[in-house]
Amino acid sequence: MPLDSRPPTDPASTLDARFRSAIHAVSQRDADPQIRPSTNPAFGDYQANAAMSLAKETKGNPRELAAALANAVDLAGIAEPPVIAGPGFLNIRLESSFIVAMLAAMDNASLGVGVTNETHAVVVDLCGVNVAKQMHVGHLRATIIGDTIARVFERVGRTVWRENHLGDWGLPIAMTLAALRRANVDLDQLTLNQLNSAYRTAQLEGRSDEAGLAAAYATGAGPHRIAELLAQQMSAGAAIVDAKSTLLRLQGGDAEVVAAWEKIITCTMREVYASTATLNAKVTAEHNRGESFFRDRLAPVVDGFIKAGLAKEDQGAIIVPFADRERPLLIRKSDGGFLYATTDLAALRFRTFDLNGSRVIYVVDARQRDHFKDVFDAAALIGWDRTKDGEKAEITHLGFGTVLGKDKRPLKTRSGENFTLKDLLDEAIERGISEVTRRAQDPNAPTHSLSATELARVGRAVGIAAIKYADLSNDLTKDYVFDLDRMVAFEGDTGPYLQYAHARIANMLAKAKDSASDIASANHAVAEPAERALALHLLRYPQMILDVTRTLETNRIGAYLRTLAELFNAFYQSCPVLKSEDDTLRRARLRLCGLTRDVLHDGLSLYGIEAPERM
RNA sequence: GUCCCGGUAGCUCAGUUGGAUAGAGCAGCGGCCUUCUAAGCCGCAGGUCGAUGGUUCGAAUCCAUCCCGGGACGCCA
Repeated sequence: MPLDSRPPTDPASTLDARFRSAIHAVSQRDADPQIRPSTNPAFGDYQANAAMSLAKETKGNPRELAAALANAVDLAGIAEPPVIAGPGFLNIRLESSFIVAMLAAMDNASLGVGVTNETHAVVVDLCGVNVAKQMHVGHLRATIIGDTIARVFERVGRTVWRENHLGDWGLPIAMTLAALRRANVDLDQLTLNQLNSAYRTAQLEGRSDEAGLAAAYATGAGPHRIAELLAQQMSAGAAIVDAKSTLLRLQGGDAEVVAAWEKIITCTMREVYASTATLNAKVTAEHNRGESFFRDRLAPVVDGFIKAGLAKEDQGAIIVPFADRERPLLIRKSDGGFLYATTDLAALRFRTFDLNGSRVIYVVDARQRDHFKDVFDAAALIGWDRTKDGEKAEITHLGFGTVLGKDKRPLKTRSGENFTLKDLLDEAIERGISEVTRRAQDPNAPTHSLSATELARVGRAVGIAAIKYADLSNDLTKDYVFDLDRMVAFEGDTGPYLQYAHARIANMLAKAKDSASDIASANHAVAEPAERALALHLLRYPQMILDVTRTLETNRIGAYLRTLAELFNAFYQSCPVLKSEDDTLRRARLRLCGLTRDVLHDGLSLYGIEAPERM
């Protein structure tokens, strides 16, 4: 099934097809019927908005056209005859039997989500950690957003490559290695804190860039950039000489330096994997493909651009100029060294060609927007935006906003350091565990019988859900204020709210005396308004996922699930399930509950959020 | 200076790509538990959608010009 085809269990798919033929019959046009869920339940379940825009094109009367469509459309067994309203809206109320049939069709392991026959891979650049640096809140976003994007594509059957493009090569790493050696640190006992402080020391000691400063003046760079370079100039030292010789030894494969290099990578990644595991993000050693992987592909990148006549020398550096803008892309420094743009070009070519990716998604800080635009445009110039079999790849920079503190400035600790991810996760988990434990004191709580270990497991899941949901359910491109108190309040629009709805259903289903086969053979309950609203929303799940594969807007998942949980809670309030004496009604409601539970569970899994059975 | 991204309720944010009366959650006020889990539900109050003009049956959404905030702008990544 192609990815752009409509889910067969979604009523909007059927309505779209029927109205499309009606439009063709009436006007000989192939136009979008503009089927939308009704804005108000009083209007019906769906509305077709095509009459207005179609009338504009044909210079006809919108209400007359709407009437003609209502007359021409065949909705037998699907919906009642459409009702014309306002300037030309067509309001549609579905037959209950049709809703029940669609629910039955999606109520299986697939949940109505089809598997694509697209065989090209999806490549997701995520996490993006640097060796010798602790993960901070920026890495939180790159990791969990990337993981969610990957999960969504996996859900529709795509082959997905998670690429952790870690910064494990080049002068910064060599400077750190040199600093560690000068400090006589035993690398076998190395802690990440030691490593991190060595990295910062090395950065301070080694910053100097005369060529850069000269070029900055010559090209009229911004004052900010020049001030930055001047500050670096102040602290030039012998450290840079030491670092450069270390870099040469590393590049030359010197056994001693390479061994030290591997040790600092191991040290860094130990904590990275601990954090990704805590976050329930699938980022492990198998996803590592850092800068060092591309080290032998950098010179060929530059050669390739030169041979293609796309690059030229400028002030000793090699640049790729663009026709539509002043700013060129620098791919080799005047001292012969390569830059991150060079590595990114090598990596992009690897992703489209070697990994055969027709969709390449970079989950990286939005501030790198211009950089990626340049890299993508340069790749397009030379034709590296094509898969192995020549298909044009869709390459996207999914730039996320900055995490801010309550003061609206980038999040820092009291002392001005970046917030480490670990501290943040530890605090969220602690809050989750204490909250779950507190509630378990109540003898009537479903969690009362759980052991401390089990409570800790649930509390952990709750705390992590709070953080992940708060991040993933916002517009990714915007900055957001990180307020842990608000996130772990567990009331209102939160991850735990969704988990709670799920746990209620799971607990109810566990208590049900009806056999699984009795429930499975019942028709889903749709008679009551609360049931019907819940049912209609369940049917939109597959289309929601397809929308996310197109837009990469992970907040749509959160919005969908929140509405689902709200509709379920409203249903739960007004429609007794286990208390229903009538066997048919009870089983019908249990079946609706079961499907809701499955969709909630599946949806939460796209966020990598656990759904405990009790909480 | 050039370019990019934002501005929606007191606060934090949605708004299904131009549709009907702009929605949630916090915070505030008022109801609902001898419990199918109150981490919930129902109600009240809260808005010149940054500003002005334009496009049209119809604009928070599209176009233009301003205002405010943030970011990027050649040898760091």
